[in-house]
Amino acid sequence: MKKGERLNMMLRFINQKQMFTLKDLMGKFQISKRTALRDIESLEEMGVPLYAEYGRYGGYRLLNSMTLPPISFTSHEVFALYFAMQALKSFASSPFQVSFSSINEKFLNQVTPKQREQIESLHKRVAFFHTEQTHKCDYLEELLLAAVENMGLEIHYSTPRRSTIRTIQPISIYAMRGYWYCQAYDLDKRAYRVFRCDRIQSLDVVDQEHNVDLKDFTIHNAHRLWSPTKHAIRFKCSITATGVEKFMQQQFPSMELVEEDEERFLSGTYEPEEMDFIIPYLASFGKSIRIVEPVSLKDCLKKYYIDLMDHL
Amino acid sequence: MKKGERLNMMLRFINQKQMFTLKDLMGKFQISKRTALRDIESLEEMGVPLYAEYGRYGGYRLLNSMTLPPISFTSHEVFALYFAMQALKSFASSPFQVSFSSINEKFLNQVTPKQREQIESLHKRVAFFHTEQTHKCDYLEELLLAAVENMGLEIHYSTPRRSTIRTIQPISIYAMRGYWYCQAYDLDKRAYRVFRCDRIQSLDVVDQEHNVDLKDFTIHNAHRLWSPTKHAIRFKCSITATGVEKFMQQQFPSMELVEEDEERFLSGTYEPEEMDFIIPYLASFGKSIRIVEPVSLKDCLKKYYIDLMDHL
DNA sequence: CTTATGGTGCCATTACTTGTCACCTTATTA
DNA sequence: TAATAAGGTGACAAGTAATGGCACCATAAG
Repeated sequence: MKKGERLNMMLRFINQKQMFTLKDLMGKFQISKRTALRDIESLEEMGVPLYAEYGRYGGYRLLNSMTLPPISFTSHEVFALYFAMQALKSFASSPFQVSFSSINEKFLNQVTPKQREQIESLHKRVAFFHTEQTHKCDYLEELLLAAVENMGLEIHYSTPRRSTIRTIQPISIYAMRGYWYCQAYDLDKRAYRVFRCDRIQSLDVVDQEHNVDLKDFTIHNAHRLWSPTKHAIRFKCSITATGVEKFMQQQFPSMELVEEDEERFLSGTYEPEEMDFIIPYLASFGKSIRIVEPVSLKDCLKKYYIDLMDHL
Repeated sequence: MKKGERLNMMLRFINQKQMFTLKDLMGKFQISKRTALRDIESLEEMGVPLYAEYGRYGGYRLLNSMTLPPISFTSHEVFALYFAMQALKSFASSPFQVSFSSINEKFLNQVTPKQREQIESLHKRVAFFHTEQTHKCDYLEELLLAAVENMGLEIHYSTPRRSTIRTIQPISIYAMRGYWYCQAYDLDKRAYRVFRCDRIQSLDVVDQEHNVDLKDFTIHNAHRLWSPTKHAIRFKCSITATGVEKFMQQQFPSMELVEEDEERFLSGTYEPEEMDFIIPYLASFGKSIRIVEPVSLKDCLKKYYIDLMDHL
């Protein structure tokens, strides 16, 4: 076996093990101790961050997390990755933020001046705009970790109205319309809730005693946990094609499109305290929506319009 | 020089040249013809897509576009890239779409089963949502190419109102709130215009005769080309902190925030035909905005509210 | 003090890489 | 049709890099 190929396999091996000894390498690759040492030297030259522990029960540790075998990209692929990265980079916060600068450096080191020019030229001609994030989120990585590891957290949560301490178990985090949200199970209220990440003032891991097993719930199905309270109000609106298009662009799990007698309706439920949110949302549909029921919602919307007219 | 290192340099060399002969390699790297041939064999084994042309004036061509020297990523970096890619992948159309599947394959080939599991687990716990694209765009790549190459295009452009043939010279394309837009110079109207890419029904390259040099205009400064027509109307609204936050999330080049006497205003111009757009936009601010001038705009907004109330 | 681990220097052996040379194939053009 | 310039193959000798074995050192745990 050629040395290069062996080093590549070694990289994978080290990746999986995280921790290994010279003996492991000697056995796995059928090489002498001397060669194993030389191979490790080569890997270190290639930039693999290894740390050696001396003495009995010693061995090697892979630092920083794993290093993968090199991947070769075509320049089209580099363009695509570069722009994907740029698109996310413009987020004020993201759990992957830290990696982007090192990736960028790697790309720019490998790319020829000509390609660099091409990238810059493309940079002037394409962009992915998204709703700007006006609030920074400090705990995205911790929330994500808690979601993956099924950990409980105690958070200090401040809305403009009030400030509370909650014990939650995160299920997922997601970015949407300029904000980061955290789907979680509220261990005190014993119910599914969504939190805005920028409103989390502080965060502590709590011991696992009271944790619930949420491994089966993911970002895609967690809203199944959500059940309207007994105060929830059902609503139904007829909706035009333009309205459907608008709804498709920003959906909510508590609402759905239904078709009855070749007419389309937007139907769902809302909690009384969500009024301040649902009224502007429905108003944003303009004439492309018409409230069928409840009449109270109609009245609220009317009041909203009158209020706005008074404000003019 | 070691073989590995030489192959790496060769990759860069081939990258720049796109086309080369054995003689080139022999000269550049001071190797014999036989070695050059053996190196090419190695490169081909590594997956570099080379094509040989026989006979006089023959040589090697690099297919597919260029291949870069392999880049080694940490798994954190792969996670970051993977999610960046996922975020863009969910666009119905993008000029980089084609590359994503090949990149995905490359990642999944290199990643260990354990890491794959981690990626999948992360996949269930993080997402970047953005306004869904409800319309497909067929000519993004062509438009981008035209923008980069300063080419003129004849497009068949259909709005719900009318269908026209335009001769344009694209400056940039960008995705925003669920739509792709194309900044361009309209060669017939001799003015800067923005087109919605999904409304472009067909597209043809026109000969370069009448082209304008737009190389200095980029996605970031093209709106300088935009000048209000003589029919444009100036407006000014006082705006609250909430309103500022909303405006920051979706800005328009024709509007700006100004501060006067410690009070903030949203100021700008609009064309009479943009009324249908600006009224719902201002309405979406709710009470966080108050029209100062013109009175006509105030009246229109009032009429809009009355109209909506009638529609209830 | 023993044991298990990493680490270094040296050298003979083995495996790979290279250059040379003769000769073949393919396409262009005088 | 012959000359030419490009890629392509096989064989072999010479050179270079990689390997294994060995003696021996350093460090830490028990």
